[in-house]
Amino acid sequence: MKSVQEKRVFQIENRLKKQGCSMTNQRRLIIDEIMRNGSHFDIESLMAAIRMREPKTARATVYRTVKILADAGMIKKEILGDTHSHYEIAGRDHGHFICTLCGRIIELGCPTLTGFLASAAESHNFTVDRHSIELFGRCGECERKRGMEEAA
Amino acid sequence: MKSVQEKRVFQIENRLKKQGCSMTNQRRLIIDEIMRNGSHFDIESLMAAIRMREPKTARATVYRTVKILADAGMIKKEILGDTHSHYEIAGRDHGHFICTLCGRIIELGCPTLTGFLASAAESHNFTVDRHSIELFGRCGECERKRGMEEAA
DNA sequence: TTCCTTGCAAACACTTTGCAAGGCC
DNA sequence: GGCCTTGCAAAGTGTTTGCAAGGAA
Repeated sequence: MKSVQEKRVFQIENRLKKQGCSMTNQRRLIIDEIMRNGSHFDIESLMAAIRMREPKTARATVYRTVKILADAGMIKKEILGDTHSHYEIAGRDHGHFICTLCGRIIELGCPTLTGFLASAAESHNFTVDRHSIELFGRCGECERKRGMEEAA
Repeated sequence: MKSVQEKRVFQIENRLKKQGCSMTNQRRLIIDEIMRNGSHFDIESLMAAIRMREPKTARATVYRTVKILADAGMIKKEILGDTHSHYEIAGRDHGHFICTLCGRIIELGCPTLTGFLASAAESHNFTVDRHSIELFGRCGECERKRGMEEAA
């Protein structure tokens, strides 16, 4: 019985093959590792996870593979204002909330977003192809912890 | 009679002095140049403008001064996903629309934004301190030009 | 005169590229 | 076997830092 993850990896491999990319061990490994770690990742942690399984994998290979996946539209570069790049598995439109205390990233899929995009585009007369919406602040849990610490 | 720009530069200088920063020629020059060029700028064009007036100004000085202004809250770093940093003169909350054809940056100050922020924060139970909202696409003018070119 | 600021060059962090060796099909 | 991919090291970018000399107060 195949897991959801295995199916996803398999699909991605097939799509890449159809585009004329050969499937090598490192590529399989990198794709598998990306799919394993939830929907968001950065190069640094991806590298670490990959080196764990295949220590002599070169940084360049990881960067190149990630670029191929991004060009093929399977992952998307995210702009989080950090010095290093973040990526996520491509999916529907959404924004992010990033907790500046615990680093957690929460997806905003709420319908308000769609409404906001439409009304902004209309009132300024432009066509929106792509967006990057990031809200920074404190998640409920961290906010609560902070309150407790201050009370103490 | 002083121009609006001169007044703004003067105010900023005063605020910096109160914070214990001495006002040097380069700092005055850099602040003046930032204020002159509309509300958005990046280091590269700022450098170019400054070198025009004071050719031996060091990159490091510009970076350092910009950092001071940002720490003092007078300008804000913007996250546009480009490789290099963008800044803008601090003001009220807003988002940006960036035309990917002509590079123009248009501010979104529309009330929908405020509504969106509030509803997103509420429905996900977090506190928003700061946001970065960027929409990428084509402005009305470029969209029209493109239509004409395709018709031809 | 005392401390802060500057210019320069070197260091940095992240990413990309050139090239010979190796692996896929 | 031919071509694509890899690893390595070197080059690139944008930014920051250490330090001696110069300038503000």
